[in-house]
Amino acid sequence: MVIISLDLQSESPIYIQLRNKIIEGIASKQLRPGDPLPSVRTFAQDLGVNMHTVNKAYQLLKQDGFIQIHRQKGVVINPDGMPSVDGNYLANVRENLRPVISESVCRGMNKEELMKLIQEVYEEIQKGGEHDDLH
Amino acid sequence: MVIISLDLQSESPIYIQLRNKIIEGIASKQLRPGDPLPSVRTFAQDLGVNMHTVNKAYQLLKQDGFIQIHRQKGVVINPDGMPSVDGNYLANVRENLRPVISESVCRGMNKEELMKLIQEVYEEIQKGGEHDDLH
DNA sequence: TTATCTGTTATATTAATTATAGAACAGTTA
DNA sequence: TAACTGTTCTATAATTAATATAACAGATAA
Repeated sequence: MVIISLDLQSESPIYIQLRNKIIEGIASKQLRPGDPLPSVRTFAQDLGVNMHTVNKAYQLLKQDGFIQIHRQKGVVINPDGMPSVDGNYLANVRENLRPVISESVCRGMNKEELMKLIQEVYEEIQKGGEHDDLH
Repeated sequence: MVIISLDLQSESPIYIQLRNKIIEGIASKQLRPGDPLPSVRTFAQDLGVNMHTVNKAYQLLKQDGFIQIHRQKGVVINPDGMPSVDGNYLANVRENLRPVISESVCRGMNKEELMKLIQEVYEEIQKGGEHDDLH
């Protein structure tokens, strides 16, 4: 299993953090299509949070096609592959990036510095999966 | 003045939207250092929101050094220049970018496509300031 | 069959956040 | 004096986030 640490003092809700951590796990290939995820109850206990908080994160991931939920097999990373980059997603991510990029422009970052930053984070994410498989 | 439109149905709070719009205005050079901003009361009336909501956005911008607030001159874009890219900000923006980039990786974007997207948004922001000055 | 696990749903409560409202204060400006 | 400025205080309503408890339906293992 992937070790997931939550920041209970963070401004972003626990169920959002959990959703993001799982997505980061997939991006870094620590989690691969078909891999099982813990049940809502055991995961909640492991993380020290409520069952419904985990369920909320699972519902988001299911809704976007990142996971499948079967009453029999439990929860798995979608074996049929990940959701694609459609127009809806693109418009969304643009809106999210706009204020972030705007602020870095205000603070004096030029295009090259911004690109370098993005590239660093990009490689940092991939690097996270270069350890021994933990699942 | 810069025309600002708020989405009252958005998931992100009004005062955050307003903060971001002003930052986007600075990034696109529609707002320049020294430019005045409306008083909390008149801005609130123009936007159709409460005075305290505008004040909250102003406090955030002041706290980060984007604006200055004088009891005499009112509110102005910081004439002494914008805040810089310090370690604190860098660590912060990295944390914000991490889940966004992770999801695009999951969805099959490669580094080049991601870079192109960033570049497009970057130029879209600059393009916003290429109209006649509205202030 | 019984017991135990699974996801799911429903209801309830608590705490925190968001947005609004009205009032007042201190200072500046016309 | 009158009208404006930012700021602060108190209060309220609505929404969101997190927890808690219970129950249901289905699958699984003893």
